Amino acid sequence: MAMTDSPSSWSRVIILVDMNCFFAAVEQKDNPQWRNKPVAVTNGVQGTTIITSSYEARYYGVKTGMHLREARQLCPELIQAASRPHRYVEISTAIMASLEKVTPDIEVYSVDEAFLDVTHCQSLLGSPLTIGQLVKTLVMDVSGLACSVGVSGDKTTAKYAAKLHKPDGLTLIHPDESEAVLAPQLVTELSGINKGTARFLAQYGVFRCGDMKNIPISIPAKRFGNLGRRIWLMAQGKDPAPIETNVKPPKTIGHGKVMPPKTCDLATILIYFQHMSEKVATRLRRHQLKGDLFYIGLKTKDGWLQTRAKASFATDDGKTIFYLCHQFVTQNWLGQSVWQVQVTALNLHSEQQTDLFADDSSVAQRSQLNNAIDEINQRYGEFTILPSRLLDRSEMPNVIAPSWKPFGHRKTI
DNA sequence: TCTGGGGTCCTAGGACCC
DNA sequence: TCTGGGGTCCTAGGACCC
Repeated sequence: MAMTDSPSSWSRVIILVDMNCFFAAVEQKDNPQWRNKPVAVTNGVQGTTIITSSYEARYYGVKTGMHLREARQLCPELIQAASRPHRYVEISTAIMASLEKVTPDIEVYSVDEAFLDVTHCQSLLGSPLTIGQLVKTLVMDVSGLACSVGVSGDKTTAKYAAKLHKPDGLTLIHPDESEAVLAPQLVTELSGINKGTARFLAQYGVFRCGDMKNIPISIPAKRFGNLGRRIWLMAQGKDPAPIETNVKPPKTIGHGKVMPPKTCDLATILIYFQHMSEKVATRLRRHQLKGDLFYIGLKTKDGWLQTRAKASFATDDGKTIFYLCHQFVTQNWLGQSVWQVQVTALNLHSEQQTDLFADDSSVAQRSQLNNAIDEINQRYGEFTILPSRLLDRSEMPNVIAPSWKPFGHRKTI
């Protein structure tokens, strides 16, 4: 652990907390017989792609995005664990709540990552190093899990620091040293710069972070707008992005699902669309939002068939959304085999705005029923009550994944 | 045996309006 | 005949994140 910690306080202290192999670590914690063994988490019991794996499995070369079959060739004793999203959310919530005791200036970045701005905690809690150690202790106490912590003067450098020592690391980069530490690194080492951006920067001779200062900020700014300005500063250890404390309402709500191989059956396709419609509708209601524009897509061998369907009024009702899907399928699908379906609500309004228009009595009735269903589902789990068409499909897994391989393109919106 | 599931932000181009 | 602005909304798609 390389650490620098000066006695004088830093002008800005940003911490990134990153849980190590989060889903796999939870499974090992809850199933003690799996500890110190290679574990791979998949999307339900039928899942064949690895969502994440334990360090023991990674030792054999098992990676996120890999097929289970391929992984077993590398590691025959690999243990498959079916994902349990609710459990991960539960532990994540407990961790985030404990971090909130350190500072209210916390940004929950994903299910297993959080940024903390502890600039103003230094006189109360101690040096950046001390606060970093405190964070690790808190996370361990509340979850029994190890995390990696990066501490620096901005979000990007803190995130870079956190990945230097895994698992269970604590890495400090003093803000005064950020620029020098990042300078020899490839720009793609930074979160927010990937191949596309790197390709653009390479045209101007920028390959490593230290090259960035040789071009004017106007070059990335002209190409990428505000993001371009941020990238220019990021590479020099001066990421200006603030910790976003407020949880913003979602701008889109969507669900998609890969189909069984070579699905050509209309009934099956409709079942999937209905399932996606109900999931979207349920989440709209949970957020007290309604949508009047829906992306509906269907991926075939030849590419995407897609549309943006307008509902005649803003809705959070699964049947209404499914009706749009049904129309789309009958008008556009010609019988090709289907790989994937997608339904996304695009144009979201809060209910207060839309209730003015919901004076139709059948709409109001349905809305009451939906609220009742929501209550039951929240208490006993998703889809306890659901449309009859879905009954024999209710075991469809749904999972949130912390990371995935960035190949194969997915079309949304 | 090529297939997992959610998002955000940004740009360019066209339609439309005054 | 030619030249002509400025604004908004919508759509399609690229790039990135976990």
